[in-house]
Amino acid sequence: MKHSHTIGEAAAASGVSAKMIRHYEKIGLIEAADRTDAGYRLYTPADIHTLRFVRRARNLGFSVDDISELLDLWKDSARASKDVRRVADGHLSALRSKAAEIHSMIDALEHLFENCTNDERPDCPILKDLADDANPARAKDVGHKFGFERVC
Amino acid sequence: MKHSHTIGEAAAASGVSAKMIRHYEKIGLIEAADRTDAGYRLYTPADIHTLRFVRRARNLGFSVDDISELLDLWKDSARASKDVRRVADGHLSALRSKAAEIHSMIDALEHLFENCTNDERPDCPILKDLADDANPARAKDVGHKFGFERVC
DNA sequence: GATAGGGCTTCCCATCATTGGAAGGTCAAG
DNA sequence: CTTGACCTTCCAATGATGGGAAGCCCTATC
Repeated sequence: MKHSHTIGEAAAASGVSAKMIRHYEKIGLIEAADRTDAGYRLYTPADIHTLRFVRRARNLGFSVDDISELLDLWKDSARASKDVRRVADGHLSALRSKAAEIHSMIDALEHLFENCTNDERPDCPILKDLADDANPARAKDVGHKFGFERVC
Repeated sequence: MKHSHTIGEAAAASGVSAKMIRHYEKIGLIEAADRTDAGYRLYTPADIHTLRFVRRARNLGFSVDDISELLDLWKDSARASKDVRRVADGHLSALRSKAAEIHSMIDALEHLFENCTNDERPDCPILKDLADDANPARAKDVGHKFGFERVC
């Protein structure tokens, strides 16, 4: 084949490590590459194009399953924008949930910090709260995500 | 021992699953529990207190390593608030970075969505961008975290 | 007292994406 | 021909959790 590259070149050109390229091949995300007589994998510019697609989607946090679906849509010239939107929208929702979750943690920690004196006194409110056993009976406060209803 | 509980009771009272309690014991996060003659683990209220501490710290996203350190500080009555702050502050920084990263992804995806028509036309800009190979030479744009400098 | 059920035990495997290493084959330049 | 950089495969580990199998233990009911 013309313009074929080794896995190292494909890795450098695509931004996906050689290790991960082999991995993606093994799990079936990308097709098995052609080989030289010696068994070296060979990559065409089109393959590298695909790898760049994969890297960009990974950088956006898409799961391998998502990317597999996106690749199918990408290769299918008849695919509709709304199918892509469906995948991307699901991912966007997951990202927003994750962001909310992280902000809850940040808020809780910042709240504790406000009362933390940063001095040598051993009555740190952060530990105090984590250890707070004042009401051990309500062990099943599952509704309160971070067990912080009694804090501060 | 008085007031000893089975692992199931400890799990219900602490909010940590029995599976995870055994796991935490195996990896050394908590001490090995006493056993009955039959080999059942026994947990005192103090043990359950510790488990609640662990659960709360996990809910705040602390890693097992962080929690291990927090537990040491907790048990050491001479520990200083600033040591706890150090651990918690490191964790808070990591959370803020993670939040920023996620918001970058969300912004990038939302930006693409603005131009996505959600109709049957196959020229979806989301795929188009992921596939964009207009400038394949700059494969090492590591500085641009999401490979999005050319988008939209 | 036998039996059924549920809880307990250990051990192994799976997830998810990625990285590391070991042991060995191949290629190009010096 | 040697050296060193590259390639190959396979195996293992990460971190936190879950699932399941095989088997033991305890209690309640018949």
